Amino acid sequence: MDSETPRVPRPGLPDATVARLAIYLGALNALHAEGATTISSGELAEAAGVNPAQLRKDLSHLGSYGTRGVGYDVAYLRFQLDQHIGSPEHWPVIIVGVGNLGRALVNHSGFSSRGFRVTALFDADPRLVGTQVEGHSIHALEDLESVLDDPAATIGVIATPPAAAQEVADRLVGAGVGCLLSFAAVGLRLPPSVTVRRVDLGSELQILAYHRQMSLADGITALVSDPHD
Amino acid sequence: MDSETPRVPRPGLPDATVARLAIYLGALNALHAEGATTISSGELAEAAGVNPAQLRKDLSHLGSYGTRGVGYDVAYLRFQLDQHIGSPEHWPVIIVGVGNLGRALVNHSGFSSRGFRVTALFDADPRLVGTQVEGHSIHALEDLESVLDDPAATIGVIATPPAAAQEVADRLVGAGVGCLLSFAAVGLRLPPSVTVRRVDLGSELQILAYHRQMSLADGITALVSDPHD
DNA sequence: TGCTGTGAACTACTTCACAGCC
DNA sequence: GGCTGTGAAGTAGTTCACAGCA
Repeated sequence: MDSETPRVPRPGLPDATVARLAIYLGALNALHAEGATTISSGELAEAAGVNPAQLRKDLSHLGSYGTRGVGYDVAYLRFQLDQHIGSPEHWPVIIVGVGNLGRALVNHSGFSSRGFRVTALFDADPRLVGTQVEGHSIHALEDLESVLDDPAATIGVIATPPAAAQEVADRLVGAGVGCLLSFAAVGLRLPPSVTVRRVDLGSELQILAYHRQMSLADGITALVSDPHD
Repeated sequence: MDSETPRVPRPGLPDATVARLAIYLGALNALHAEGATTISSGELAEAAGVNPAQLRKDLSHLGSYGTRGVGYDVAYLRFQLDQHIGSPEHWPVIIVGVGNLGRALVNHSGFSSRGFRVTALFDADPRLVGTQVEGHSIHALEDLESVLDDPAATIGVIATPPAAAQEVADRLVGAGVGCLLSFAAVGLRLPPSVTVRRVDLGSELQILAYHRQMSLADGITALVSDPHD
């Protein structure tokens, strides 16, 4: 039976491309605000911090929206990216865990500048429930189902301590949320239909420390080893 | 002259492996705290949310620290990962930009649980300079050089608005910091000797929205199309 | 027997290099 | 001439599958 199911030829775009398209869109928004009307792959690639060939390949997955010899029309490309990547205004964001991180996310400029709107906050601490943060009232996690409008289109952000993350994730998925962003440094066990991304800030630092360690060691090696090789 | 320099056979571990080793280390720390003494690749892989073969391959880059037929000794593996990945206690962390996000990072549990210590805060707002957040005093960016102890081993975290990010990055690099974690959604132009990682929270949401959009569309397609294929 | 360690096969992603169009 | 769009080549990363050892 599994000889009949190996073909899932990837419904859409490569993962890595989607991640970068989101960055291009951000860069285009900034350029548009500055009044730019046309941009070449080289310029946009530089603004986004990628290789120009990569950018053109990424955009070519969507269609041909550029003009050879000229470049891309900023407003038009922006519109097309919006179309392909999904319009954020339709995706309500809820945040579970109103600690320091949760509070920081509530009015994070990167969310609102992209068009996402935080619609509800949740916390396990009964002393917080009923209070407000930046105009959003905090709900108890038990009230999840009654507060959510359209669970299937909701993005759930998990900003709880790691120990609570699995339980929170289970509850969110149970309520129909299919899309999670977790800041907890634990692997979540969830059905494959759920889309999860994990941002682990401690790991980010550790990766930086490793890379830096390597380049410092390289520098020392270079100084110590014979200069003629 | 570039026919002589194409071989840089990657001094150490694959990037993707380093990223996961940091996650394994986190999981091992948790397991150790729970009193586990031995663990198999399958169990640790599940805790970290990866495939067991992947985990074994990752660890095999470091050496043979497991026992066939048994698994890995938790304490010993933890020690070895620490050795290879770099001990965080030697890497002071400074945060530039003490807005909501900066404040959240100051005492983020994921930093301290991994052994990283925030040693200084900086902000451009003169009204904040001189005040304290969680026991750390806020410095002016101009005082960077005099405040930093060992710039070459310092990790700089950029939690400023996007518009200020490039300038802050330039200043940090000018002071000798070679390791940056940026939360600003812009591509930073920096010399290649500097190690940068970018965490773009807006893009993370956008990626989630895209994937979810695809699976919802798939679901609808499945409902609409003939059930017998 | 059971689990690690690892070559080999596979898949995904990136970069090159150039044809095609403005 | 200049810049896009894209096959083809190259590289990195993942998974398989099994040999080897406790």
